[in-house]
Amino acid sequence: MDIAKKIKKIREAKGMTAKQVISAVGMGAAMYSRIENGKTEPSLSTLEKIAKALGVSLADFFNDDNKLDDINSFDASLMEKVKTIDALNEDEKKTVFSIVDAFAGKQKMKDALVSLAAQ
Amino acid sequence: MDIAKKIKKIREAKGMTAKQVISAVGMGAAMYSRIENGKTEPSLSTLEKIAKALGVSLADFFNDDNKLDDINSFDASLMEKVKTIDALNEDEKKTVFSIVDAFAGKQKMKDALVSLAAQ
DNA sequence: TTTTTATTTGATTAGTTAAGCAACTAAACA
DNA sequence: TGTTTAGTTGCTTAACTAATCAAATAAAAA
Repeated sequence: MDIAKKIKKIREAKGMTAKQVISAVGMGAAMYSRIENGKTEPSLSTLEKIAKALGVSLADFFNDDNKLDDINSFDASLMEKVKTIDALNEDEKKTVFSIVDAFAGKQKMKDALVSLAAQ
Repeated sequence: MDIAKKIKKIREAKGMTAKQVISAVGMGAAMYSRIENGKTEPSLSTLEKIAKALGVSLADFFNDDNKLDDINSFDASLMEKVKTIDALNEDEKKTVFSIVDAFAGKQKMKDALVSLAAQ
């Protein structure tokens, strides 16, 4: 997705009007309109101001949505747990995932317990 | 980290000389030097060319290193599991993490099983 | 519909990047 | 030391963004 559409998408997701961003940035409405419509290629310093006004990081304009969603949807403590899980050996991981799947309804809890008992 | 240092860092990590990047991009050595030394603010299209020459995405110039490393170090299947875990209710999450901690040696397995039995 | 507000477009001016060339510096090496 | 290669800096010209004002459209509200 090009940056113009990305900015507009983020702005609308935040429920802001172009005018609000413009006054927060302190730039002219003409310029902002051209940026959001891809009529001009904004400079990095202009993009930084817009990102700040939208309450996002500059990286958010360039990351593809899927990866971004992954990054932002998990809180820090969950990420720590993921690191811990990642450090387990393969058998332990399988057991953990077996229990997770059981909770998620993808698998019988009994099977998960059989796996746990085998440890 | 500002973009100038980031570009240089990535280039050196890839073991490329400035000259190699320059010829891959097709830009003048003077301009590239000014960019890597923060003497000028490159346009997005120039940055795109440099990213392509370095074999990275434009986002890599803006992403926070630590966060990126985290995301890239986990394989896709683990990320899927994380999503599944994230979707569990709080009690189920606690139980899963309890077992994970037990495996990781941070907690007695017995306590983890007590937690599991309570579900 | 009329009025108001929000957004887009045009045109001008100023400031800055980009390209190209030349000259200079730094570093590696014979 | 002298030489080559890589990288930096100064300069000029061209192209483009940014700011500003004005005018045209679109959208929303009365």
